Amino acid sequence: MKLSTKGRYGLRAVLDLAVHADDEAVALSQIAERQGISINYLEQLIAKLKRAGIVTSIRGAQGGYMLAAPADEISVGDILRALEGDLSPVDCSIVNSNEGNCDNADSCVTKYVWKRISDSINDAVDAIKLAELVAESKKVQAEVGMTDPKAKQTCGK
Amino acid sequence: MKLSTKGRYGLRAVLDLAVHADDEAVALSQIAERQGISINYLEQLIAKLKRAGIVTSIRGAQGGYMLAAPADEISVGDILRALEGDLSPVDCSIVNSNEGNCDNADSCVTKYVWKRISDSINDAVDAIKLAELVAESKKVQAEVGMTDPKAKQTCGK
DNA sequence: AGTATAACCAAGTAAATTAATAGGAATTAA
DNA sequence: TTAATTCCTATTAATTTACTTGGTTATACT
Repeated sequence: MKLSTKGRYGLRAVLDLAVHADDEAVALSQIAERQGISINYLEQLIAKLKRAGIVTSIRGAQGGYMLAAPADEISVGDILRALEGDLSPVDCSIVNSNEGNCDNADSCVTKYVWKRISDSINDAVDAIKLAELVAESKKVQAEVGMTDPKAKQTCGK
Repeated sequence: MKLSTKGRYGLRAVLDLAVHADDEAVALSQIAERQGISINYLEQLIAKLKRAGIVTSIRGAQGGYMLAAPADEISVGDILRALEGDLSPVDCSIVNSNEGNCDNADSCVTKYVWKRISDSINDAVDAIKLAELVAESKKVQAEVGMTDPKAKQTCGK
């Protein structure tokens, strides 16, 4: 029941992109370096984001990536689903088809459990817009900048 | 972001146990057969449930398993956490320690996302009591019993 | 007392998935 | 023309999952 590095790295990458975008395209190498993620791996993640229409790209020298929409129109849910696929705790095929269909009442009933988990996850991530994270990120950055190094710890937990 | 068969089979097994318990212990072999799960594998799952204090066992001939508490005092959350471990979308160690600590504001901010997902999952599963599922299961069973075979389909989706 | 039934335990294994790595082709600004 | 960059595909190492195997211990029943 864990997100893979796709979701973890990928969300950070999009956030980095959103924070550092000044209507110039941002090169993947910059994101990779700032976030400490292998550029080759990040390439695969951003490809998913592009396919999902979350980012656009400009090829060639001075090229890079940009958000395809304003940060307040992109939800964390959009991003995570693009990276991880469906966020349901079981495969749709299990819910829809008959891995122990109603011959087995218990299988049937547990499907409602999976549905409720799935809905709660999707509601949670759809409620968080990228813009919120950008604002929070800039705030944190500012705080760290103005206090002494030990202040970092307040953020950990 | 998927539950493993541990959670899926295990919840079904506990539900089966709850449905078929008439203050007699239920043998694992019966649960395994009814649910179509390998008994050897199920053994490993029920061991987790026992360690977590969700079921108790009686050894020897005529032995078996019983719920350790009334079904309305056991939540689906208790069961799934026993089987799957922590239901957070990332390892606690990532949230607590510094996989890119606040040197990297973005890592710092995404931790709040993981926390919100985690809370929503746990709230959802803790709100569902085993007793609810037992009632639902008995209802479904009754429905299937009294209608023709084709009625099964209403349950699938 | 003997036997069948059951829980309990530990180790091994095959398949799948994850998390990368590697190497190059296509595109474009300078 | 060159350097920077996206884009694409294939391979690989490590990890995790989903079992299987082969026992042992405990206990009711005869």
